[in-house]
Amino acid sequence: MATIKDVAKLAEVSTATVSRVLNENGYVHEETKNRVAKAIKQLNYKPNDVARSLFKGRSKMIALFIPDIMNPFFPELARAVEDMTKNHDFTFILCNTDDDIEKETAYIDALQQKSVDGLIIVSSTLTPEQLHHIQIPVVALDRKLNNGIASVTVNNREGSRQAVQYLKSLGCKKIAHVAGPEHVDNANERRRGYLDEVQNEDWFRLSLVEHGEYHYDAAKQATINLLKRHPDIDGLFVGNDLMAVGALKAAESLGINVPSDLSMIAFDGITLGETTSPSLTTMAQPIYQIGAKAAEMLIKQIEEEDTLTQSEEFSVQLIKRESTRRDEA
Amino acid sequence: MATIKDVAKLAEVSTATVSRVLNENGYVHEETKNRVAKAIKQLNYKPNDVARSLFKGRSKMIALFIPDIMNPFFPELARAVEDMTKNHDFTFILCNTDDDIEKETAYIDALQQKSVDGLIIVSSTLTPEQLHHIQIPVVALDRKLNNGIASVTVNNREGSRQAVQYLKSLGCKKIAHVAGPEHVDNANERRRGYLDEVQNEDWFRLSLVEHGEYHYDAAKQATINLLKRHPDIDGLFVGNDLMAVGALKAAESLGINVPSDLSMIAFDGITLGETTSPSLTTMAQPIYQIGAKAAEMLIKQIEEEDTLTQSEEFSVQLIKRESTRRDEA
DNA sequence: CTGAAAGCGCTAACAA
DNA sequence: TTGTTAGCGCTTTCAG
Repeated sequence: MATIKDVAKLAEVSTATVSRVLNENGYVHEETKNRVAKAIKQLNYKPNDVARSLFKGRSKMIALFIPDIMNPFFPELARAVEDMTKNHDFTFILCNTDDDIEKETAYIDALQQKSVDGLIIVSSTLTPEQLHHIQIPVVALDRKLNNGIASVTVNNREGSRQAVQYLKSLGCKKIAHVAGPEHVDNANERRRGYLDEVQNEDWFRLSLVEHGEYHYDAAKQATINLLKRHPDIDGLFVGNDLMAVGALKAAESLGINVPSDLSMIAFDGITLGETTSPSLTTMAQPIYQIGAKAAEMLIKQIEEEDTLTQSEEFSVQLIKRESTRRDEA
Repeated sequence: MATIKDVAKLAEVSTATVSRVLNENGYVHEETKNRVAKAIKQLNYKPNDVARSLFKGRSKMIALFIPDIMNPFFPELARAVEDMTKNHDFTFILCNTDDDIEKETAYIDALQQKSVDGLIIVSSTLTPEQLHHIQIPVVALDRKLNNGIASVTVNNREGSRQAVQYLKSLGCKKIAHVAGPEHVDNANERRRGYLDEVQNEDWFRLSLVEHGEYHYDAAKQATINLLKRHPDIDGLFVGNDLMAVGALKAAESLGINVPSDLSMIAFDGITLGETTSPSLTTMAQPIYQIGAKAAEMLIKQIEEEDTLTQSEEFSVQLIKRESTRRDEA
């Protein structure tokens, strides 16, 4: 690996001059600039980013924390963040945390030791105390973080209301809910949205809610419980698409036809939802946009050292597919 | 951020001594060691990895190149690699390349400038020339890389033969194949395995093979073409699970029942295959093991500077599920 | 057993 | 317009 010294020697200038043409700052004579450029090309010189980072205290790296790389929602999100970071010449680091606070803390330390410039975090477990240890810009994504930390989320509660309303508009008379984990704020918001719409119905019982942990297996089991307990359920709002795949399987295993016996609507709008049979009606998040927005906000914080804590909330959108009865419209 | 100097000052020793206790090398008196340890704790000192990297020329980082983060096979693989790298105190960097040679080259440069210690690469596009630019250890995963580069793969051809044999054993009389992209070696191996088994059958035609690009949409379309062209197909070997989801959808759209009209077997063994209706019979790769093995091999190369080019080939295993007729056994 | 000092490769004052 | 130099934080000879 050629160093800046080699280039300087070959071009017969000082390393400072090479640095100047590299970074396009300071004055440098056109002619010498050419000489340096030629030397760089000739040696195929690439600046050492580590040395640069050491000096600057910054690394041009950004990390994204996700709780579960196996839930397709997060790869889609990661994709968006990665694209955006690349556009701004940052290197992207993906960290899978399993929502495990120890893994999160370990990552936070390791990354800060590497002078990573900023963090985009999807987490429900990080405590204010842990967050206090973070000395670099942070943006919360998908789930809010307690403190005054910038965040990008969607209108989970309102979106869920709309989901249930749609089920009602289809004529559903008894609507159940498979909820996400209780420690995840967006899961609670979605549950609350469901409750907003149903708690005053005379058919409503608390036993119409089961928790499915945002996992396929748990959701399948939860749905089976629900459908056995209340065989007359004709509408189901599932907390996310991944769980809905399990719910679909559950209904099938009980001989319940979706959508003719049971209309099902979910949340997220991941690609997977188009591929199931029946395909999933869902409240779609603008996944790519929220990921991109979070990256943008973070980069702005990094580059402008502008710590104003803005928060963005996007809207979800109903996508009608095959898991719900046709509406009359 | 406290530096080693701060620690040295507080402990009333030189930075060299602090470094010694940090790295547990060289002799250092028990008593001074304690003094230093106390100072470290007191200041909550964490060594700066960038400075360390600059000195050592290594960063304790490993990158994984994958072509498509949206194909669930790769997150599963990434998960394995990540776990293993973490066990060895490396930081994991995931790079999504879209099988785009320019993105790959850009990543290779960027990562080497950051003194990344090694690369695990899933790629079908990297040329020997590009590979020549890589100055650090590399392990090829899932797909071989032309040169004498270590690799971890599975027995694609033999596994595919077994898949087709299984279809035959079920009584299938006309077996088609939805193949992966032509530029991907494992897709070709799988196609070859299929051909090994069918090319001497009197019913065989080349038109029983369609390409599905390892994508849901393309595979769905390919399957529709196939089934329209040859309505008497009663067995289908699909190049991977993701495509099989599309194939399932295609069959459904034509009113063809799987498995009673058509037995379908796929390849990969991703979790998604358990969740479809019907669930997928498939030749399962030991995904976690191959990812872990690749990481292990890479780390060994890095730490022992042991460039011997070994290659590992794992075996796939038939998992019988619902997309194939019950066998008599 | 411990410290002084050089140097990893680069950038940014400060001089010239 | 260019060069000299100090220093980012750490590790490692080399002396002592």
